[in-house]
Amino acid sequence: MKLLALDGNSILNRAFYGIKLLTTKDGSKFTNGIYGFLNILLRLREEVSPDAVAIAFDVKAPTFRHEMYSGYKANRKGMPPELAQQMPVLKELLAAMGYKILEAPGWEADDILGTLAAGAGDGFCYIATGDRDSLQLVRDNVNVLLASTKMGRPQSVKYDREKIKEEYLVSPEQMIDIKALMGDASDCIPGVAGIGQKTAQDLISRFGSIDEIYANLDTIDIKKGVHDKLEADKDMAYLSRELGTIKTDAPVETDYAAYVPSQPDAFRVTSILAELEMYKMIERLDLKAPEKPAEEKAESICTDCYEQEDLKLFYNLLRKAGEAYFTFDNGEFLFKTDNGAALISPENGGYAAFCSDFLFDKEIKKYTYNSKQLYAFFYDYREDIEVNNICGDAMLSAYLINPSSGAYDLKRIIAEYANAEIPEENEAAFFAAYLPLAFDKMNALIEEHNQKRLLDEIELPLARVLASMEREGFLVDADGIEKFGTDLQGRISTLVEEIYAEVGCEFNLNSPKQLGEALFVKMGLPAKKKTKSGYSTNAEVLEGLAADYPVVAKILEYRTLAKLKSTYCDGLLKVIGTDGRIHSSLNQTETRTGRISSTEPNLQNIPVRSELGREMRKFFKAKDGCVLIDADYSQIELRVLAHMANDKNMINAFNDGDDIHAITASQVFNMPLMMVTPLMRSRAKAVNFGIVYGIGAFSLAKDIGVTRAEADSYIKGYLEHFSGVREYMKTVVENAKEKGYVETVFARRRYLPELTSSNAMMRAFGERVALNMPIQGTAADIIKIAMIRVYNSLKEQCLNARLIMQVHDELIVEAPESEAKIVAGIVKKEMENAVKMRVAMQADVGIGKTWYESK
DNA sequence: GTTTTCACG
DNA sequence: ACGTACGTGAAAACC
Repeated sequence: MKLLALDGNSILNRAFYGIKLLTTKDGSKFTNGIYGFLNILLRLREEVSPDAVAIAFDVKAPTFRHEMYSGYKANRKGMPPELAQQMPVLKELLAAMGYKILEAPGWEADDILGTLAAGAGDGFCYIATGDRDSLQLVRDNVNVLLASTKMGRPQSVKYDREKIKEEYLVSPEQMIDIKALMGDASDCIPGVAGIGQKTAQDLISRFGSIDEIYANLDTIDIKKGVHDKLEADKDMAYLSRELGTIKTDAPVETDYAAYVPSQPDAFRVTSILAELEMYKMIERLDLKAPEKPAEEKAESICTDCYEQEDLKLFYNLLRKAGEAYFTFDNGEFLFKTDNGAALISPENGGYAAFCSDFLFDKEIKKYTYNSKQLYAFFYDYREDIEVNNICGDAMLSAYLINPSSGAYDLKRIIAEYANAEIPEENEAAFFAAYLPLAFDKMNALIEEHNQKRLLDEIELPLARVLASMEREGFLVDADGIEKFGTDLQGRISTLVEEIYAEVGCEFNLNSPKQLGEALFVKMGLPAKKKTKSGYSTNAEVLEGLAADYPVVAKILEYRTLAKLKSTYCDGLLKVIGTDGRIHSSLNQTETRTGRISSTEPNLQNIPVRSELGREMRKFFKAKDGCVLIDADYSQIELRVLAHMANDKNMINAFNDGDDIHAITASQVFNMPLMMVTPLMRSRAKAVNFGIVYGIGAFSLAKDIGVTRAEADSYIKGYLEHFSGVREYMKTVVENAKEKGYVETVFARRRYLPELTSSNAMMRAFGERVALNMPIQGTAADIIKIAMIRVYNSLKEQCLNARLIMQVHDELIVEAPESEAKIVAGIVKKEMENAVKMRVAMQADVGIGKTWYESK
């Protein structure tokens, strides 16, 4: 009989530390240890195919087990609370899965495993643990599987007699003697002072055991130093052997038949895992589902094709119902019906007419998933088909409920909110069938969070705007980019030659590893910072060296040019559409603050700060007869802060003048505005940024190149004058700790499980996020409102101008020259009036043929 | 797939 | 004693 025996504590530990902290979406439960444990367990089960499984856990003994050396394990650090709270849940889960949990008060999991191993008889025992101690248990019929989690993936290494011989040069029985000599700090096993692994291994492999060594201490061939150390610590060696020997007489059943897993309690397992939000895991465990309401509907899911008349009938049915739940993919609708689902595809006769009737209908409430796709499809399919009255989008709802979840595929949303198991076949039809249930759950949460208006007035209408922007795209001058790239390549080639000559060898300049070697080893430059895998060669480090070493300045220039060439020239050329325009994707559910993000390509990070980089913007242009209108908010985040903090001083500062940084400087440095020097202004500007990011004196000091003490005094001075901000910062963090989340003025929410971490650095991070998210997020809300209003205004006034891009605080519109003036006015007005705050919003507008000119 | 670097607000 | 500002995405190297 094959037994798989796990050291529960040790495996849970490995799992916990091998995977980054994970929590449920409300931040109330940590889950990474359990998740990793299950991963390892599943992996082991696959590798070993055991007949029986036993999982042992430590139980704290009321008294110390080794009275003669009471320091033993006393100094072992307790588990962090993040891990400790996962322990009881894990045990309950494992029991529900049908596994036997072994605990014996006063006995370590080690000893229980030792006992089980000793009882193998003619069976076979696999010990799974993360602890090398157990290697001493290996026998002909006992193997140890050393389990760990690397990069979030479970892995295990099998140790049998041969493997141990190969790695330690001794038999498993002799492992104890090695440990007796070398000791183990983590287990408080003293060993012989001054003898480490190498010496211990050598001694035991040559002489067999500590008994042999001490019996012949004076005659065996060892160095004098080693001899003396052994002699001095003889007692310790024997004590250590005793401490290090795993017991084999724990009071547990050794008949493996007792550990054959019982039938899992599928309902309990499913409900525990659902509470932990491990929906994938439920599938992987492949449980016999106890109740599957989906099953009944499976038979009745209708995928018949409809003819023209049927479609009309179906449309009338929807009209009568007043609402429709459907998914949409590449032209195919799947509607929820009383029987299950109905498929309607472009194959159907009368499809176009149905789409036009149904989508245009302003009475039917439409609930779907990924409405941006729907809008986009019908822009392309038939321009005359208008999509109206989208009242729900499962993707957007799920995002508002928790923007940190990271993935919003329908499968996950249904699993999470409809609490349903979806069979593999006919998956999409089930999604449609479960949409109403998922929406019910999500709507309740959205109501509870006061996010109804955020959803209805911002996110839902924004989807249409984004679809339109994606379709419009941004016209670029491909030939211009090509030529710019060629010019860059010329300069790059020259630079590379010069750099190789000065370094004295050729290597891959793009490899930070090789560059670090070349600079800091070969040339012997002073290394400042290190990364995980070597020397840091980032711009900050290189800039520090550039003044003294001309070659470093060239490397910096190379970096700049190479980036422009690869990311911007080559990268952009690859994604120009057949219409000569770049259609980037604008993602609405990506960021944790509520901003939108841009991918394939990212048009939100086109260079602007350096003159050379800014050249790129000359290739982004308006089509013939058109101009670009570029409007950006002035200091939107600081204005939002002034409003949210209700800081009278800051509100006045904004209302008094337009140079907020100078005004800040005059406040921080306590002098009249006239006396503020450019240096003071730039420092005050950095302080303003710092405040928005959740300030720290160290980073501020690094940023502006002053001492920490100085930076500290700036912050103090700032908070003294802007006492409203100080009060606000204090209450935001307090509230966040109490509620577990922060929110924007428009109730966009972000959970902050980091705030409960026992790790001080993580907590500090949580606090900075608590300070930053409401500000960045409110600014994001505001520009979203502005986008919707600009889009609608242009439409209402039947203008041919089109919104084509957003860069966080900036909107770009492409407009016929004849409309330029009026559109510029509209954009400015809509941006400035998007919200009413205690501080007025200000937008600056520019007009030009290219992005370069218009900004 | 992860790490490092660097572009933007 | 340690590492340090918020939010993104892409390219290239490296494993």
